Amino acid sequence: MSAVSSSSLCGGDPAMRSVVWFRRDLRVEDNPALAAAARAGGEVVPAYVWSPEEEGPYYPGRVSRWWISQSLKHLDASLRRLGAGKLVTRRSADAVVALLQLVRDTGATHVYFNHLYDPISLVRDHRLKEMLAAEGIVVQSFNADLLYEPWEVVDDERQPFTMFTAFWNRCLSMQYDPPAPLLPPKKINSGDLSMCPSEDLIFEDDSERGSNALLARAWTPGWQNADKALTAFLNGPLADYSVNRKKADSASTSLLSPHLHFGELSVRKVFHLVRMKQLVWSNEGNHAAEESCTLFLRSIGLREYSRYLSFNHPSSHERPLLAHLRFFPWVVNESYFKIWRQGRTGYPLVDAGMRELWATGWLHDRIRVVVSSFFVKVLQLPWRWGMKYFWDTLLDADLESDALGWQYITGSLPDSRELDRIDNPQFEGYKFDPHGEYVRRWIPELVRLPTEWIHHPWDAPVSVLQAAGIELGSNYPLPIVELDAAKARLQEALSEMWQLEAASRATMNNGMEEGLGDSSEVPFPEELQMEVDRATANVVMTVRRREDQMVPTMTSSLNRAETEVSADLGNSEDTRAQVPFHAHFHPRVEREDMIQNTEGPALRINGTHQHNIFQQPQNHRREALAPSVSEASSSWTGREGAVVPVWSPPAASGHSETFAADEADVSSRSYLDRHPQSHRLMNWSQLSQSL
DNA sequence: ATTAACTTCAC
DNA sequence: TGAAGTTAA
Repeated sequence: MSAVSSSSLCGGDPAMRSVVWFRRDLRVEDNPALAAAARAGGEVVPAYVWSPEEEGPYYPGRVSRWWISQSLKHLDASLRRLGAGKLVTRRSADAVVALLQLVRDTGATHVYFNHLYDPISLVRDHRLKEMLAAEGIVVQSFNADLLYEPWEVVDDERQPFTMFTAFWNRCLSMQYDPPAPLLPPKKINSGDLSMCPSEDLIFEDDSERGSNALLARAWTPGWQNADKALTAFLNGPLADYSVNRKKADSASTSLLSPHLHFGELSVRKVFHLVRMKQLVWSNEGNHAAEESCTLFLRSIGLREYSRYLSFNHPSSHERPLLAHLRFFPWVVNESYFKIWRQGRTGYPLVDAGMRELWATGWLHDRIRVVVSSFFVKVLQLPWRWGMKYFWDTLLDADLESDALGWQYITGSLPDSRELDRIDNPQFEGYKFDPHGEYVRRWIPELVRLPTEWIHHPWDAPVSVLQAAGIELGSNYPLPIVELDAAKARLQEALSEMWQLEAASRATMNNGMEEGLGDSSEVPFPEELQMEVDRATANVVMTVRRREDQMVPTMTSSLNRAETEVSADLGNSEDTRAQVPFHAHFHPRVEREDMIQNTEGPALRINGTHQHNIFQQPQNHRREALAPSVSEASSSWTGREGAVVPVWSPPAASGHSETFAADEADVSSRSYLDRHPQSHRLMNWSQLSQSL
């Protein structure tokens, strides 16, 4: 793109021109940045920068990329309808560089965008503000993603909450309501953008096209479609949410999460509409429906909390927040990992979930808990591997939400479930899938097994298995790990973890700066990494035949069964009315969304480098940035444009010491003092150490 | 009415 | 596991 200066390139020379930088706020309605630009008058240049290399290992997976591409088309059409020129798109390995260039190209004097709270965005956006300010450009950023900004929600000591329930209760009882949703601007004038260079963005390669075409049958990205989905949910499934949400293939999930992830839907709109429904139902005395609203809003609350955690603890996607978990000796076993991905663990509910995830990019919330809990507690694989796999495959992959979910499952949050409690997939199976319909849908080889045995085929009499055409260990696996063995290994691992933790604390008390080794730094398996050609800033789709991933089913030794299965998956399409959508990837479709990573260290997110990024001194303390709550209620709109979420150095924050992730010299002791419910674990460990 | 036993569900 | 809510006595 030419560096020729600007106004000439992009037409006229208006008094004022603004760039609106779209990211994960791909909507026209209730978009404060867009509204502010439109309100300011002058010309508005809507822009999108595709810079996935910035995400390091979290390069968006195939389904995520497909969603973005569709959503951008929709956004572009909407903007044009409002009178704007095209959505200007740029491709770069560095969004800040691309944006500076765009500002120069257009001669813009103002830049508007909405806040993001993932660690990379926090740093990048701060840098952007500084660089633009240095060039005399006015930058304003807004909250478009949350009910309340993370720094607004604090406890009585004005410290961030460390437990979800308390956090959410506070959100629900704030002095002021979340801002009411904004209407779309009536008119956007972009001036003449015909000469403003835009780059074609490539979100899929040839091999992905077939699978993506199937996605389009089940999902329609785009903010107006998101809005329709919301309306449909409010008028239908929401009322029964409290009853139905427990079923594995429940028809009453909202299916809004991918829309929310890309900001096609404003949570504030969702919140207000659900609240209104709730009032109506409450007045009618419909308690079940009222409760449904409470529960659904809670899941919105969890999404809020994930941003809250990420803002307050930017390493939460890669390091356990509770320090002792860093010493957990994970089982580094790629073959277990592969078996889990393929859905061949021998536990039907787990396998069904993994195959659904693979085939559709979707998984019911409950089943996410089942498969991730199995991953962490039975297989004891490093949780970040599982999280990365979710990132690569889920349609609603969301770094903040997934980090919260996996840390919760791993027992590394103050309010986590205990790590040493293994959930039994068999019991969960009868709970979430009492008739085995879900299992039979996704594991064709078990279709003929009676419900009595469907969740524990290993206990079934030989005659029953024979009648069902099942030969355990042959066409359906025996359990990969027995639960008793898992429990035993888990106890050993925990005891080892506490010993290491104690040793590390002793080392640090002796004046050493660093503690002992950190098991949270287990690298991703190579096949989960990607290859980025930095020179061209294009991701090179290294074609790797990942046969283990192509068919969500049998071992390769069983070709006969494999054929049956693919036929079955195809046929079942019209019989799956209850399943939220009907996308089936043909099992033979070849895909290589996993790409190998040989990129240099600059963008790599590993423990140390990441740490350095955040250790860079930043002048702004959260206290300095965050207005007081009372202030906020009175002058919200006037001030919001001035506030940027800037990660505050942990040392400056008195509270951070409860979370080891933020400071090198912090042990889990302080956390344990603060969170009495963990003392049980602590006492147990002391006991085991004294043996 | 008050307590104890029993069930449910966790972010 | 244990807090909260529910039922039974």
